[in-house]
Amino acid sequence: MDYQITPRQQTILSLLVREYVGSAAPVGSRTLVEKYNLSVSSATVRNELSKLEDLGYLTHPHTSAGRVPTDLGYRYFVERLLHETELPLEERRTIAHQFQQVRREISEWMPLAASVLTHSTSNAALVTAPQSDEARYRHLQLISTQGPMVLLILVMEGGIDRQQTLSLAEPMPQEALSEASDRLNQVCAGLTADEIELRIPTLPTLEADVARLVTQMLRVNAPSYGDIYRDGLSQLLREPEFLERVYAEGVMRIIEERSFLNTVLNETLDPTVGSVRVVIGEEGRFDELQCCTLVLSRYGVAGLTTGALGVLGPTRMGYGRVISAVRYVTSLLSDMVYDLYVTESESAPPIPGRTT
Amino acid sequence: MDYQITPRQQTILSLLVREYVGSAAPVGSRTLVEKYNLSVSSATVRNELSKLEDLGYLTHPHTSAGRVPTDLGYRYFVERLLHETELPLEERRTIAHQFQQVRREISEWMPLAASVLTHSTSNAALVTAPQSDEARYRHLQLISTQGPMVLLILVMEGGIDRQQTLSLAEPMPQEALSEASDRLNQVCAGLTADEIELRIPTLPTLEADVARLVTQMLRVNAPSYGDIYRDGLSQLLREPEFLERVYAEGVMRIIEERSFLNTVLNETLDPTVGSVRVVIGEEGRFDELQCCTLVLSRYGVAGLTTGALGVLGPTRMGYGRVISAVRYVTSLLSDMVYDLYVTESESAPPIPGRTT
DNA sequence: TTTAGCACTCTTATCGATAGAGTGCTAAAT
DNA sequence: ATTTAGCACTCTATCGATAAGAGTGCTAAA
Repeated sequence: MDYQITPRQQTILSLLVREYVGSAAPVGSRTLVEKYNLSVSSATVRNELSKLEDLGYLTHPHTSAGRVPTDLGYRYFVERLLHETELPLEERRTIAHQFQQVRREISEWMPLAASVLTHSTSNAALVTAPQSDEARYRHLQLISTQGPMVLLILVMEGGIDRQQTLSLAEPMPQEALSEASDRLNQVCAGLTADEIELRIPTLPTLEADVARLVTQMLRVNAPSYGDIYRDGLSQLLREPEFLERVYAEGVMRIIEERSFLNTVLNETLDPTVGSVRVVIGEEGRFDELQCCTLVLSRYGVAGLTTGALGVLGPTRMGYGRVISAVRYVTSLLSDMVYDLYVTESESAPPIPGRTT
Repeated sequence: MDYQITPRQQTILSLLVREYVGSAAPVGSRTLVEKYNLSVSSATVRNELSKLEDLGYLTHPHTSAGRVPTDLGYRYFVERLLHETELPLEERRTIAHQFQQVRREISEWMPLAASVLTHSTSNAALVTAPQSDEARYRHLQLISTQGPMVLLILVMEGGIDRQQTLSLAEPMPQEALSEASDRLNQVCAGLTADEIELRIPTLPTLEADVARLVTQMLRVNAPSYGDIYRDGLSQLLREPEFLERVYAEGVMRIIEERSFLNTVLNETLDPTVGSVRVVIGEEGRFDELQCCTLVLSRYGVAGLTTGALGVLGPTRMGYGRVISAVRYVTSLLSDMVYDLYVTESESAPPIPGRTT
């Protein structure tokens, strides 16, 4: 395919994308020549633009308007013309510092990551909590809360926990609950949902019921991303593409419906940690992504605990910056997951008794 | 104040608000006379409109446009002209049925309530989880998760629970953790944050650290509404007032920043359960609420466990429907809280051993 | 007190003309 | 063979003027 594009066409496509990202208005041949001091005339550029349009990388809003990149054009730009960059050192330092502050507070990772991504890219950000890939049972605790209501805390391999309230036929004292959970822990340690299901018939009534619930909870873990942390929606609305009512609504729906986000994440997220995936416009068949690009990445420790993070913005986004921001935050979060889940469980450094 | 308004002016104001809510366009005297078969001429209505404007209940976008209610106008409408209505029986049944389905699943109450409110009012909805008013310690459990990381589950009076991860100096076996939490439970049962703080010096190291954290967690509970469930944002954007970029952004910011929502809830929410509060436009001094109305209410059992719910929409909203929807969902949720937290802890009805 | 009538104001839509941007083509230049 | 200058052509956006319409506010009569 791509051998059809000459180096000069590449330059022109690249400049055009950059220009359009900045101006949000169709770009003409003269603008290109003047702003970037090209050593060719505007007529030449026009010819090249025309060819690029034939190849499907550009479009025309109307006869006498400048060119606008198509989804394919952006794709080519991202894949071939975007030389890898990094965020400025200064910015990386600031970000790293912020994460250092919340190193031990997993629950603050996601909002921080979302906030950092938003501010650094001026787009919306999405971050999920890290979750165990394996969904293996590790430990369970039943806690009496109110009358017959019991809080079930399930801790899985990888340190992820889930909870759910259940309601018993009649109240049980905490001691009885503790005993029951101890028995269940002995039987089920290290098993997956399926394996637990097999043991259920061998358990006494209460525990069988609980085990059934646990099975469900383990199952739920696999394909769902639970809480999705969001930030920067209001920022997004400032982009000119969202003056169009339809687009604005679309974006909101994306961000509002977690079921949709789950689907997108499951279908497009690379299982490899750290590889950034760019979903441009309607390429993937998600209508709601009409004029948007989603830059996604998985963070964490492969095979143990991973989460997803991404930036959502108009296709006309600053790909270089967005991708490097996503990449950087991914690496930071991955390191943190590693530190907390891998290093510290092997040998704990002698830190004086701290709680937070 | 209000004795200045004649019955006829009331009728006219009332009709005008209804008309404007429906049409979203300034309402003129003739429209009013024709659409509602008034037995007076348009000139009379004009005079009345003029007086209503002098009194501050209406405005003029420009000289030759119809009238639009001011915030004060809406306020009068809501306070005096809106006769209490209920949602249609059919709709109430549907809603009640939906709630019946998730009766025992507290975690599903909030999303359902938000969804119901959105669909029934075509506006955005906000719902917080029910939270204990007292923030009294009841029970605590420490669960080892990964290496030195420990999950702390705090159950408070009223059945509310909170959790947090903490990181110990070095790993401890689950048995040791259980023992420690048992000791802490014996010492602290029934105490408030302040009271626990007093006992801290008397505790062994680990427990003192944990107790310190528990104190914090109890504190946090009081003024914050934790997770706020939202729904219907994309619906909202369809309203014509949000064509104005500024307004759309404002609404998004309201909904995005939970800190802002917390402030609003704390400052304006009535402590009484079930009384509906209507915050119209810039009345309360929240700039972000520019052209919006927030219909708020507290649900739950007063003094034990309560939460907040509300509907957010343009000031030009269908107050009758919104208020009755809020009222109805409030009553349903309150009943459910009562059933689950009060009734069932006294005498558990003999239901065959169910878990969900 | 109500109402008919009318002048007045302000908005909105429409039309035409114009300026500007940008293309696409052709023919000359390199 | 490629590049470029030049020019005709197309389409949009903008401006001004005009006209239509909506709605008011006032006055004078009922």
